[in-house]
Amino acid sequence: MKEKFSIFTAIAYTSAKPHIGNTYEIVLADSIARFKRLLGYDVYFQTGTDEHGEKIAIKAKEQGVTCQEYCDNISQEIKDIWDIMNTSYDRFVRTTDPIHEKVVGNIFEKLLNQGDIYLGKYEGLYCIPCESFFTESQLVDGKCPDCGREVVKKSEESYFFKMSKYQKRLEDYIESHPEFIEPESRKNEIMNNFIKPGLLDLCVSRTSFDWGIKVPSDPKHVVYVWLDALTNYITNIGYDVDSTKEEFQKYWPADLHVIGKDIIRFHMIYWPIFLMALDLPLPKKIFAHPWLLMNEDKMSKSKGNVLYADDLVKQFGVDAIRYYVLHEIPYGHDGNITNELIIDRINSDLANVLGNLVNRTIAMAKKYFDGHIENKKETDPIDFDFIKLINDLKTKVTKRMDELEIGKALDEIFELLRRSNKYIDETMPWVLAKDDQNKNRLETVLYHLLESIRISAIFLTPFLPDTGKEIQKQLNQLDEHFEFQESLKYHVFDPTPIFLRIKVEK
RNA sequence: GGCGAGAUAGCUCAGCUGGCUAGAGCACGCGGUUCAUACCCGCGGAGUCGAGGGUUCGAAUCCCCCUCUCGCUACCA
Repeated sequence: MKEKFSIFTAIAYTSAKPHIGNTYEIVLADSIARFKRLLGYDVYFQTGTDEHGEKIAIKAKEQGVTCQEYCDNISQEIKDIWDIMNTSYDRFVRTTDPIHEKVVGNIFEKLLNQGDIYLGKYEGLYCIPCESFFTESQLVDGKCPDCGREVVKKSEESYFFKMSKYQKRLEDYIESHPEFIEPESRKNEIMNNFIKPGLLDLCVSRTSFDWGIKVPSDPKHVVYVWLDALTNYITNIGYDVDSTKEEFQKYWPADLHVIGKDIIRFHMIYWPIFLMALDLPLPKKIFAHPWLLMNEDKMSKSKGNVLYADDLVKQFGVDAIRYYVLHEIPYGHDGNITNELIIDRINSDLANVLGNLVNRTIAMAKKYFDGHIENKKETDPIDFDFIKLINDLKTKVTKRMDELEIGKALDEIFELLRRSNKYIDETMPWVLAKDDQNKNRLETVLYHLLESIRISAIFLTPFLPDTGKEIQKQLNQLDEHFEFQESLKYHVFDPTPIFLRIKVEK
């Protein structure tokens, strides 16, 4: 039986169209999901949208539509972008899905009945005109950060979750599972800032707005954000408080949660504790990825420095953008994006190294052998090192993927591509072609190159799905072995450039 | 303020538990080549490895201190 691998992105909040930075997460998760499928895992890959809350209600009102209509629109827009990015999720969930709403209600009641949730009072500093609560630290000069007016103490009836009850268990769990949170620095932040000083109980209901899931036993309350949002990971795959479906048993716990570094607190504290309260296993790993900065600056609408995935794809193509974000955002810290940097990567990596290699190799196969290439096995010592590199690719890429070093996994493939270009210079096929006595040697060299490209294309597929397929098509070779094959028969046709260089006007 | 991360070639970064002349990619310069998308291959660069002190036969790598940058510091998500 296939080993399972379940991967979940955070669900995107439907407050606005996601920019390329927000879109990075789904592409990142997609490359991991596709890679695991390539290795033969039974993969489940889930994403979706988070749709409740006061902010949504306000936006919907501004647009003069119902909350549901508003969410339908944005959720669809998000889904469209995920599709434009060619991401291979198995399920797109929404917190407004009836099954989710029902199970969240059940979870709330269960936690209430077992005493983990209690009715209390939320006390905070309130700005009356803005109708918002703020914490001490959010205030600007002791006044409302939005409008600058005085705030008053106000309390509101709310349900709370007893975080403190599970604090020790969570702390022990994190200490004894060093692989649980990556990168480690994020773990330190949460441990030192929140868990060790002592957890505050979490407010899990609101009465000040009603766009949310009603608490079944007390419908003037709606379930507040995180108990609603985080549970998406289990409600849609068949968890309920008194029964679970086969799909849930198969795919839970998650092997990997891919989330932004901004919401690690919720995934590292609240989510594990909710699961403990429900007596469910915790996800095996939570990866808090960094951000994509626009010219070293955080993207925001108000700054006007926002890049959107769909615009970029129109301009550069989906695989170029996938390559850019996957390659340029390192594991531990923010990456940077500008048009110039994208063009730079397309030209030097995709067009020069990859595209040109494919093009020149196929062109030679066509020119010297009318496209028919077999392994004549007229080898030279110079070949061994090259073939070894081809056969090492799987191990190297797998290691990098296991480390969640996606950019470095791509580098491993490009190292082989560069080596292949070098191999051409070392063997000089155009010289061999001048003498018929070298015919078998020439064909052997081209065979080696075709094998290198074939295997590179296979490993490129998780990251650049269309490109991987296009190369396979041009090679006219669908063999799927990860290692160098001794006796494939190639019959290639005229090559077509896969990435064109982009000329920059200055 | 507290906690955490970082400061290495023009740019983006590798350099785990200290050890041959500090590396890669890009950019730049020179040379080679022509199968190929003016591509590819080779060679090169005066980098005080943020500053200072210490440990050691030996430190970018360990310790101390300083400077600077960034992240987190609870109910917006």
